[in-house]
Amino acid sequence: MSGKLTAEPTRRRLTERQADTVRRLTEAAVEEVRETGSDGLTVRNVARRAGVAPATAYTYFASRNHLVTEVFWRRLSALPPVEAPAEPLPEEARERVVAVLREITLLVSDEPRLAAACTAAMLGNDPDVQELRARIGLAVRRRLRAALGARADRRTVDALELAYAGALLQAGMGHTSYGEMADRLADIAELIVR
Amino acid sequence: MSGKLTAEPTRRRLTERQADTVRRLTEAAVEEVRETGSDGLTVRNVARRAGVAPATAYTYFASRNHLVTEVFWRRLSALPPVEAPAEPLPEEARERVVAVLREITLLVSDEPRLAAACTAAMLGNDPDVQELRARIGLAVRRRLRAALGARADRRTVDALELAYAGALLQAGMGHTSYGEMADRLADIAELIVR
DNA sequence: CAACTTTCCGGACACGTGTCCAGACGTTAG
DNA sequence: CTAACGTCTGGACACGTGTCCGGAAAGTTG
Repeated sequence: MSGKLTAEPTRRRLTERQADTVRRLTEAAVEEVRETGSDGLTVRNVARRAGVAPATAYTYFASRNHLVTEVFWRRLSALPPVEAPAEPLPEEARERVVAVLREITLLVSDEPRLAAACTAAMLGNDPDVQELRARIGLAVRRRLRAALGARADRRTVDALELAYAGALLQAGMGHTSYGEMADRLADIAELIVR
Repeated sequence: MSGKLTAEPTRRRLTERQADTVRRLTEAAVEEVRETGSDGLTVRNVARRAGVAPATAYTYFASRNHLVTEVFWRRLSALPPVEAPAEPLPEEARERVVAVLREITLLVSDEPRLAAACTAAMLGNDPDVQELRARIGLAVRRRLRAALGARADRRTVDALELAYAGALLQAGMGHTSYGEMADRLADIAELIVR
């Protein structure tokens, strides 16, 4: 558990141009999956759409999974911070938690196929995916904690995270739409946050 | 939604020998992942280990994901039926639900890598995976319903399923061990079943 | 036993991933 | 202007998946 960021030390800040390339790649991935389905989501396809050589795409993203996970991560970090009172009433806390869950559940819900791809991608083994996954988990936990304020004990947060992960998986499997899932999460949040 | 079993009608019962081949394949898959990790879990590797030609493996399993999902399915259907009173007391119901959740959570917990592979595999798009996935979902729901008896309303079962899916996903990601996950599920079940 | 049918084999195929590397390109410095 | 540097390119590579098909092998019939 000691050397997680072995590859990071040499990592320099990206040029304007490079950051732009990365952005174009993530956007191209979304477009690609929207137009041709998650099977068409090929690193080479995405690279072509972004006007970049495949090898270049691989210099910024270690794997297909990494690319897809990055899409999710970007959307998540684009969310405005959760603002909530530090000592909310129970109903306030519940309401805010439901809002947070709904928000992150619907992050990719406009493109169900993208959502499914994201869920699958986040299960990858690549170190980069793991890193991003940890970041995503942390961000989710932070948002939940912020919504709960003083009512954020460990078990409550754990339970909510679990429910969220379940929603992601079930919706990713296609059993249930993301909208429905958000509603179901609201039900469960009412049980957990009391 | 009309033609889901297009490929099924011609499906005959398997020969003794064929059933044996299928069993050997699933067992070989488990051994392979145990010995060489989930990356070594190749259809061709598994076929070789089972003493079968790759093409033959593909006649029984449509895809790698299908094969892995089948492993999970076999373990799940090997569980003894849930026996429980039809009208349990609340504590009885809760206790039994926890037992059911623990049981199915620990199905593949002895091989974490296998478990991760299963979770990922179940997200596949192949029709065969979808079929199996539906069957698995149904079996889980049935077991939960049996444990709950008369207390099995839709929302309760939905919530429990959601929590279970979450546990599977989080454990598959490696954040948490399967044992811990089972404990956390027990906590959540206490909130849901009242 | 011979003819026929069903299954299994094994090897080729198209396509995907992720790696590698020699060379083209633009930028910066001498 | 030219040399050196870092980046981008495009194409080859090894390996994986899943499909296909002709021929060997096994099982079923007459």
